[in-house]
Amino acid sequence: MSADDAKKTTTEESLLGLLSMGPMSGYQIKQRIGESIGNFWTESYGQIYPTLKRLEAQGLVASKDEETGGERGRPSRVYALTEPGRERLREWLGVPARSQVMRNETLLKLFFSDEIGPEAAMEHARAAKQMFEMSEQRYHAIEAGLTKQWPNHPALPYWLITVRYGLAQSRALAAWADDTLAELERIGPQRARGKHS
Amino acid sequence: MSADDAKKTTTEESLLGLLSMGPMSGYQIKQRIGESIGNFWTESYGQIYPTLKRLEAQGLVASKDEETGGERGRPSRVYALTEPGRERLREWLGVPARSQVMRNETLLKLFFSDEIGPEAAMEHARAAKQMFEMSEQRYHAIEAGLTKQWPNHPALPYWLITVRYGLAQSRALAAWADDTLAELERIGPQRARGKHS
DNA sequence: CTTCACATGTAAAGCGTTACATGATTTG
DNA sequence: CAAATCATGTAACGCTTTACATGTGAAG
Repeated sequence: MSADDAKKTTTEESLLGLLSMGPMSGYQIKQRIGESIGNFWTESYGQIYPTLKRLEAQGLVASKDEETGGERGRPSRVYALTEPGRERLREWLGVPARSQVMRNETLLKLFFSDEIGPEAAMEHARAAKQMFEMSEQRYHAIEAGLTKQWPNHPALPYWLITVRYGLAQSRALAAWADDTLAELERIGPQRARGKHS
Repeated sequence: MSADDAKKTTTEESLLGLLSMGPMSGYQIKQRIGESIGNFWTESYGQIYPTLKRLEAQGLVASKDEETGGERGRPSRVYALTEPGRERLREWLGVPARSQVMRNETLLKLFFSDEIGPEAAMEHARAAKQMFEMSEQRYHAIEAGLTKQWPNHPALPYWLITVRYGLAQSRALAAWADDTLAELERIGPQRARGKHS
């Protein structure tokens, strides 16, 4: 009956992954995402809390009330990976990632920019350039911070691999933005098509 | 009342953009996407047809029945950009693109790969490398094809800008995959953490 | 007469964010 | 006691894909 388990979501697995770093509450998971996989992954509370319940119903995580929820505030429910949960995580980690066609609004605007001409297109390129340069610096800082804070953590190499992806991408695309600016400069003198006000 | 028009979707604008290249039916739009912005944008029929109706209701496009729908098959409804539609497109093109945090499943798996060890992580890196190298070749072919087919089209420079984005990205990430492979090779001898079967 | 290619359209389901509602504890 | 922080949870909404339903004409 359930021969094709073509799963759609990765939220469950991402939470299992986070919990493999140690027991955490839903609130802490959300915070931890920002400090770890936040550069290439997001989850909202609206996803996290229901998913944790679902995972617990499947026996993949186990929870217990924790009164010392950070020394103040409401008591938190701390979730921990169970052995079946770890098994499931490993299983998923062993399967090739699905690729997804992404939507890139900047490229969409640039593609149609003959409609507004090179000056406006250059604004997009400049914004992109600034963003990529800032990203590059940020990734550098993350790389240094991780290396300094967890010099001996066995997972550090894997974390750095993801940081260097961001670094490589930012660098390459900052250079692309430069080239784009130069190219637009070259066609700048000409007028845009169509009627303008 | 409607002081904040914080729109969420870009489907309308993407269709206006496509129609700025010439009148087209919904079916043709879907095909054209694959040949133009398909590397960084997708739209499904389920979006295209209702959106075209919505655009027509707003007077941004105008349609008419076309019996010669490619010489065979059902007659098609061909949509054309109106002047207000072109105005709206230009307006949107002039506004900076919103950035979106993307989800990257490969990086998610690599981030947590200490759980399964370097060998399995290398599989992900190899798959990524192959994908980026194929992308690079594909972008090269697109660049050559566009340049040959539309050597004098005024929008060619803009189209090439988006192709070179893909090229720069693919090249940089293929190199990252190589570095990653080398790094994982280095830590290869060590054993993965935790218990394994 | 079946299949293919062309072509339009809707309904349902899945995924995800945002906004809202609630509660507890500490600090000023 | 007001505000801030910590914390959980749900409901509503919006976007997008997938699956389905339908129709037409040409070619084999």
